[in-house]
Amino acid sequence: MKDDNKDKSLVNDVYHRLLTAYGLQHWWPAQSPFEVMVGAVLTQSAAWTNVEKAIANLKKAQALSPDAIRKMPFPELAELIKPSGYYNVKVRKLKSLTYWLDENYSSDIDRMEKADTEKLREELLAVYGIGPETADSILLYALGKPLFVIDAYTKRIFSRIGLTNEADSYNDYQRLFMANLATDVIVFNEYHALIVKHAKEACNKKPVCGNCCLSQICRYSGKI
DNA sequence: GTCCTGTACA
DNA sequence: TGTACTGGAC
Repeated sequence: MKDDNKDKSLVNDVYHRLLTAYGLQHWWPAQSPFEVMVGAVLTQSAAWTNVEKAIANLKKAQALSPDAIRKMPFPELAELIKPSGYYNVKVRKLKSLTYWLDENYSSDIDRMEKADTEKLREELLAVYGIGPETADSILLYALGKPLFVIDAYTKRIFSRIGLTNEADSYNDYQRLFMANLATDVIVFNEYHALIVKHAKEACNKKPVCGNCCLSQICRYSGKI
């Protein structure tokens, strides 16, 4: 029998430990919701420092708008986003996103933001190149919708703690967080960002458990 | 499971 | 020289 209270206590405990260790992360660094959407696509399997270069290129070319990306020739757009890697598939992804935005919301983010969250999520998942993580990142970080973002780091950290199995599905993980946290956009925002921070600082692929703020509650640390 | 790809850092 | 990077399509 699963102990739901224990899950709830641990999910909240981990958040406070990470927050104490690393402080507020203030994601997502961007000047507009559309910039967040573009970043969410470009950062797929790419280091954020490389995404920043691609976004800087787009800004310099006055191309960081739905219309500009939709209308720009494929090779030209590929050249601009090249630093973020996988540039041919990512051009297709950005094009698909902007065509969807144009056809359904006249490229108007405010109009998009007013739509029902579940409906938006379904629509985004149907767009080429947008899977659950990218969809939830866009909904949370661009539009402020209360969805918890799951990524490879979340799976790594929480399966090591012993709260989950790494093979559990995206929806399983999302349910764990959304069922055990108050529905709070700020907390969802910071928690995911802190998970990314922790995966870089300590819970690497080869973990550094010596100076880990979660070692007291993590099975992997060997202390429990 | 494999492919897509430039960049940084050990 | 190898490895990892805030995944998703097929």
